[in-house]
Amino acid sequence: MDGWDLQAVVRGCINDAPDPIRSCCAPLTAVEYDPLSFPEISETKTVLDELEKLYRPFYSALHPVSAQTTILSSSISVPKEEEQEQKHSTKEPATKQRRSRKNQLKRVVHHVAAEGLCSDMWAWRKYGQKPIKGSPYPRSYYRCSSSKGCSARKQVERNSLDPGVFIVTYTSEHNHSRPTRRNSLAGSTRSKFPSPQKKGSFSPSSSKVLSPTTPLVESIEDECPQSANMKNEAEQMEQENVGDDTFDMPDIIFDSELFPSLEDFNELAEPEPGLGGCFLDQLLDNFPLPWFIDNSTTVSDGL
DNA sequence: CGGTTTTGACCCGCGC
DNA sequence: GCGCGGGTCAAAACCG
Repeated sequence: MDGWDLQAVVRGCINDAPDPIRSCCAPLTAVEYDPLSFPEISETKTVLDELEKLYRPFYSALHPVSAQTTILSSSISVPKEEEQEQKHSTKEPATKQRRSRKNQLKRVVHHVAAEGLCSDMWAWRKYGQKPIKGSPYPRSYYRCSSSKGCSARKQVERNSLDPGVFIVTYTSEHNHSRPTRRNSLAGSTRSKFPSPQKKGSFSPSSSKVLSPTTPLVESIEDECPQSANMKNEAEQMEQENVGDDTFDMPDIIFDSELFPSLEDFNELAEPEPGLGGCFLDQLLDNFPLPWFIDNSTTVSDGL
């Protein structure tokens, strides 16, 4: 899926984004492989109603925007000297190179809910966190970890006025293609579920000393831009009393490579005579639910 | 071992 | 010129 490109998102937001929702969904809607076409199918295929119900709980993770309108708005910071930035970054000495002046950088700002924090599909490595004056929430700084030379950066902070909304600022662009595996799941040993003893984990018993500026949610990291959906999963698990210490966020969750394609659904949506209401069974036979979670309890909960 | 996060220190632009 | 605040570095710790 080479269509997954932050640049596409950036350009979409900057150049032709009359519809902020649509533009921010670009990575998801522009690709050929679009699992979110399901609702369309279900409009005409009543047999798919149950399928839609099956999918609904996972729409947010797959497509937080269309699913729950979690991207409340999208604003654009006009790039002032984006081309200069590239020259700047390649010629300056290391000591100056690292100080990218904010006025010189192309910045694209997105306001997203927690569920949408993972939607860019890039691999990000956190390199800093700072308390921000006037905001009770710290700002986290991420750089692209897919490629050493990649200058793409991302800042995530919680909206002080609306803690449910995160302000994600993308700076600079990726100079490489999108990683094959999803960022939050690929190559990261810590972006998965934090262990209880790990500092900065979700554990309420964490002994971490909170600074005066530390919010109740200790940091953006706890909402985990790379695993916000994981936290939601965790909370859901907790509510359902199915979570335990052995829980390990399955790598296969929302793995687009395993997710059935639209073609697959079209094929299944036209069952041969006699199949009738067995569509769902056939679907599950063909795609035995690896694409969201290996836990039938959760599936039934979504129905 | 190679990846990550955490966090204090440092650097530097900007406003006064 | 100075101080503040934001952005980044880098060492340490963590994790599988």
